[in-house]
Amino acid sequence: MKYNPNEIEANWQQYWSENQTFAATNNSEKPKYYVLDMFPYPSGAGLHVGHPLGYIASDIVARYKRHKGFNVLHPQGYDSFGLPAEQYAIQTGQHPDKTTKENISRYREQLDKIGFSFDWSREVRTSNADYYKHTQWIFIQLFESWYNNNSNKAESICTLIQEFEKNGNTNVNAVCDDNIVSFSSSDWNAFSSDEQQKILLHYRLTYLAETEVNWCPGLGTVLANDEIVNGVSERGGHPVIRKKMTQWSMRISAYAERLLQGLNDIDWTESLKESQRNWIGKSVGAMVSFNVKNHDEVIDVFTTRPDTIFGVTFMTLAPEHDLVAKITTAEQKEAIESYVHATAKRSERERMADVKTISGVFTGAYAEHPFTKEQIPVWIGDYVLAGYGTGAVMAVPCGDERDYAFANFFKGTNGMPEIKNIFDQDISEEAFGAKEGFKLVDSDFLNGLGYKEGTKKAIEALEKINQGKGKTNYRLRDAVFSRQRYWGEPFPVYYVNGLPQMIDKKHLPIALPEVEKYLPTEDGQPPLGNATIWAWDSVQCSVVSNQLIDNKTIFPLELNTMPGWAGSSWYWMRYMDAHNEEDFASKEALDYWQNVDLYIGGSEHATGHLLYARFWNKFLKDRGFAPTEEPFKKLINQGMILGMSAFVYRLPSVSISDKSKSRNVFLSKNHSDVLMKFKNIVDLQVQGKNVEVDNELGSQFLLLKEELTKKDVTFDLVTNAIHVDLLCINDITNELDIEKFKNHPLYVDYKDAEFILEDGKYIVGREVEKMSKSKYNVVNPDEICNEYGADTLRLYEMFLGPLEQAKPWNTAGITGVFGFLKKLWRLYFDDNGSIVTNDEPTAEMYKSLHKTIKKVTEDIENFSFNTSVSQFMICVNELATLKCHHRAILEPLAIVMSPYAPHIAEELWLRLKDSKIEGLKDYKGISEQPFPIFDPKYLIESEKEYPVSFNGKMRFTMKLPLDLSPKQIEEIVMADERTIAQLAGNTPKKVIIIPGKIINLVG
RNA sequence: GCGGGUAUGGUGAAAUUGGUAGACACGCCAGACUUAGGAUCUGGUGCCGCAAGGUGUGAAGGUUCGAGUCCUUUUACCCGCACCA
Repeated sequence: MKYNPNEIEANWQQYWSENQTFAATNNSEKPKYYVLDMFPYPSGAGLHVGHPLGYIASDIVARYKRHKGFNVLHPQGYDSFGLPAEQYAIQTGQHPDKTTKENISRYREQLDKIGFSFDWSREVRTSNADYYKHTQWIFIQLFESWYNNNSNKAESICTLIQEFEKNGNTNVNAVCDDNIVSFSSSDWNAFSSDEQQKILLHYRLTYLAETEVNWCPGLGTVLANDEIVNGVSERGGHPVIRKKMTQWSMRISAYAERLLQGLNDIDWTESLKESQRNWIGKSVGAMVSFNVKNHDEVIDVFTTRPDTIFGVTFMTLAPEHDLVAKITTAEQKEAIESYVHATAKRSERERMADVKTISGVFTGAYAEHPFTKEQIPVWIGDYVLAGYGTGAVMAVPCGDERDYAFANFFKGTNGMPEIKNIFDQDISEEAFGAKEGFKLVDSDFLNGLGYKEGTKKAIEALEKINQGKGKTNYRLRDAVFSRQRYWGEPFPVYYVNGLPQMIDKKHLPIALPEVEKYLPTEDGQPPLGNATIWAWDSVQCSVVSNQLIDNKTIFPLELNTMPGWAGSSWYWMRYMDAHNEEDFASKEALDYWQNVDLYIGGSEHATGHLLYARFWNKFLKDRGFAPTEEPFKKLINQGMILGMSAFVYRLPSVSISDKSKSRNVFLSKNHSDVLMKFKNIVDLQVQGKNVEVDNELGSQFLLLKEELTKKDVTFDLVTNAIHVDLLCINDITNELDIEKFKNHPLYVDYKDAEFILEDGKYIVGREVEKMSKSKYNVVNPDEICNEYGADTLRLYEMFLGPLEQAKPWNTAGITGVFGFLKKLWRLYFDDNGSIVTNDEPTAEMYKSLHKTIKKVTEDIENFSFNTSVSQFMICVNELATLKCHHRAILEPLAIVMSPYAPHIAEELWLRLKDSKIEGLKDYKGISEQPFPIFDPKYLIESEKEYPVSFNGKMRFTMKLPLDLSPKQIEEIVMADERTIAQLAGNTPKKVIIIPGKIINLVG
């Protein structure tokens, strides 16, 4: 009987699906275990072999935990709102919902082929109305909440209103907008309802405000900070500019400290935590106020070095700073305005690219030092960022590299004083930036102090004169939550007098309306501006035609949609109770499943999804809707699987004056000889020497020769490397199938190309690159499944290397794993059927099995999946050598293998039980079997093959009983003739004997 | 610039945590069988050397009887952040 993966895999996939083998229950005596994959965006390209890597790992853990007696939740779903479907809709008019559904069914087909133990009954799709109605509900909760710094958590907005009614806002300690005007309770009660609403927006956890946003004209939408990479949009690479717009924002900054501290309690990789710490960007320092001379204005600055306050030499404002226009003197006005104008014109990207150029202008104004009352010139410069701190700095050139450079650049110009040095250090060459190793001088009451003491004293003194206070600053900005897109969650919001109103929970979902066109409207409204039925009837409580808007009972609805991260910021909780219509999940389900025990996904979500998800989770926890402070206890980033791109090398075609076309010539990989020859000939020709050449370089050369005779031609000695579709090559020998290449639709231009071979073959070059359609290096898991089976794919992906590491895919290596499965199969069957016996296995067989149980158990607990596969191979090799066909070994072996290769394991299990798959009423699947327990008694050895070293170098080994004392061992070793030969008459100075480990003789 | 990570044969990688470096595979070499298949099986394979032997985990130093593993210095590459005050 032959191993036929296609047949058994299809059977078992069907059986598991029909029997709901992997459905989790929400009430169980068993302990729970929640294994989650980051759910995919269903793109049109389908899966390549890189996508399932993490899913396979999590599936192994899920199956293993089931064997170990856990009630395992292992769900899967789709992050199905997103840009590609929308862009496809813009181009084709195809509704994104249709595209998305088609993509999902293809994804599902591909996933099913790999045999995952997902509980598909809990599938979620973020673009389904029964899902996003809860996303809308969470949004409303955020709107109805504020962050109380006193209780250090989010509270209902009602508690804030009560406080306003009783005491006004003077005692409120909230995370809110800057520059809040204070009011008393009587003020509050006297405000109109609209005024009250406007004030509350400054406090709500999601709020509508005019803010500087990242506007991406290329995409026609705003973007969050994490959606911008190197100054351009992450998607499409379009430029991004700063623009003031009224947008929804999320007050994530309220959670900055908790998001930071929470990292200490979760088991994530250090690099991921560092990314988040970096992104949150906590810095501790002080706010200092500088009065502007002759103005009733104050410049507030944030500094991490209040101890250097006496070193302030000048001040710099960001060009966008509000005060710039107010304080600039008449003489400086023109220069300042032209500088501000020039800065505004530069894109974010230009400003970032150009960090070395120092530029700035003196405003003509002076600030006053809080202690010395000396006057300090105020400059503007684009090295100061409007978005960080207060957009202004106190420049201390002696202690800051940038201030130092700025001061020196403008040294001697009007408005730039001599650098003040307040360190007992030399700063003639460069600034002294360290926080230790100095004493402050020329610093009045701070003299003699270092950083720590100086900072403390400085803050105390500033507080005393009411010119500053200690302050912690975070880089983390509030997240813009509006997108000018169609394919996203609509806001459950309508507007009365321009003020946002929430739609009641019972009317959710507010479904995405149909539109004619998916582009923004002609007057620049978001795509939902195209919807004709998009108004809210506050009496009937339904969405009605826009024409009915009277702003009395029928009002316009919000035209923006939510960003991509909205739906993914809570989805792991939906899986706990995926069909609950009332709530996003029941309290019981949430209490049972708690949070995710193991989360596997890509590291690209470090500062996006993973930060927002933690934020929403903490918020929901505060409001009593989520059970734990952190959503993901342990997180592993699977490494990227890279593609092995193939290349052909085309000679640069020589442009021939229109009479005949140049032909394409391709050189094989090791073509340097040919190329040199070519080059030599060209050089000689150019020098005017007529060289007779043979024809081996092809017609390209003949054309070139012809051209050369006419005039001077300089010839660049490089070939163009062109990506070749992997279908055109032999993956093992790297030989190009020239016929396939010529007939491939992609390469019609090269139909008549010539190929210069080496050893009769055309060899393509190979290079490791990211797997991508455009590089033609994509390997499709379906094809691997069809050819070798899903078990082989699963084992091979794990065998490739450590899960977290990036590694290239090489299909050639897969035969090793396939051969291994065939070998495993042959332990159970020969050509005629089962060869399993009930004989008692030998000690060696038990040893091999139990070594494997031990190793695989440890490996799964440590997420070291590649070494398990090696161990399976070792075990099967050993058992084959031992001719082991013993049930007592082969039954447990099937279970140990089943997390990795579930189909073959289940098939072997079934056949060991001598059943047939049809009518398996009493069949108890392998997934219900307990995992074999490692018993150390089978591994006990009585002897050890000792390595015998001389001066640390291993010379020979020696088999000795393990119960010998070191002294006995020494006697035996010293008497051994090989020892005597090695020592050559010398007596060793020292003999080191570690029983069970090593023998080392030092001479 | 700051932070994190990686470095071992022709290739992917192991190494019980300080104890025989290169397990397990791919590839390659030799052989067996064969209905000549990209099947199956056996043996070999870090490098130099006919061999004895030497040498070897990015580089240099150190600790140790013993270092891929620990310490110091350093180089290259990858990832994240970056005029963050």
